[in-house]
Amino acid sequence: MLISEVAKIAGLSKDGVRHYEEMGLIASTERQAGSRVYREYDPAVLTTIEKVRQAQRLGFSLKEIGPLLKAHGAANLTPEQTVVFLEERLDVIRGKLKVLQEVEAFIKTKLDHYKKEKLSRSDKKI
Amino acid sequence: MLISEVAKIAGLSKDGVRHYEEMGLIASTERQAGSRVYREYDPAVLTTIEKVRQAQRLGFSLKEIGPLLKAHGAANLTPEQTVVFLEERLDVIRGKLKVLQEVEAFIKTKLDHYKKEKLSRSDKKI
DNA sequence: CTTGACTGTGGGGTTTCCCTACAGATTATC
DNA sequence: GATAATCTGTAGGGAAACCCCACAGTCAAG
Repeated sequence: MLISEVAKIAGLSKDGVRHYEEMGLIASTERQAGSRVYREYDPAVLTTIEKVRQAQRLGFSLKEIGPLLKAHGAANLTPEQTVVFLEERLDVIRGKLKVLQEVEAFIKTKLDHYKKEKLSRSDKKI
Repeated sequence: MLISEVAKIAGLSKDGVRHYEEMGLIASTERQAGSRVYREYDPAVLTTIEKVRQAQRLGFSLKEIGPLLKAHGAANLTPEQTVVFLEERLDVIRGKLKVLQEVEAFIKTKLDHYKKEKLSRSDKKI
């Protein structure tokens, strides 16, 4: 399949697909098209891209995901390593959650304040 | 005060301080030093930087913060506008929270799975 | 055979800084 | 007073994960 098809199905832009390829996450073969060369992708890249997306949601950067994909293919993680690895991810995610929750609380407080302000003297500028 | 002092107190790098200045968030005056010109900062920039940090935590980009700082100084937001504005921020933050919470749940599930795996057959590779 | 949709490369932009290198200025030490 | 250590400046490249534009060849349909 050509790049547009991959992009459409994977929900990426063509630039995104090329970017993933540059990052070594997916591969393509060359297809001669006159003086031009088109990229031909195996449909399997779609599931690879899915894995990449999942890993991104877990807080990994594309750079980190490359080795991860290879490790997965090589099936060389013990359950112990997997647990450690997931726990690290959980820490990252929980750290982010904490910050956001604090910000949420902060905004709610401000909001209450301004809602009162608005009721009591709706003409004043802040 | 010179740039290093600002950087140290504000918890920014010198590059960061210069960056904030380029973005128009803070200002400095020139101080001749032989053939060189040093940046002289008013201590007030420290509180400005604090405001910037706060706004960043609320999800604003530095680019958005510039006008915001000016608006604040000019005191030209009505309580109604402030409320709308805070509610928008709250939406942004809550959207991020939601995603992270889903990821957290996902990892927890995986983790449980692998912990069981580990107990039942601790020798197998994954 | 022309038109439109597709492909490629190349280069610039975004965001929030970090890092390196080179060079003048200032301060402290001997 | 010379020298060394520490400071300052600018310039330019890099990171992350793409987006966007332009220019140009390719291919399928009408």
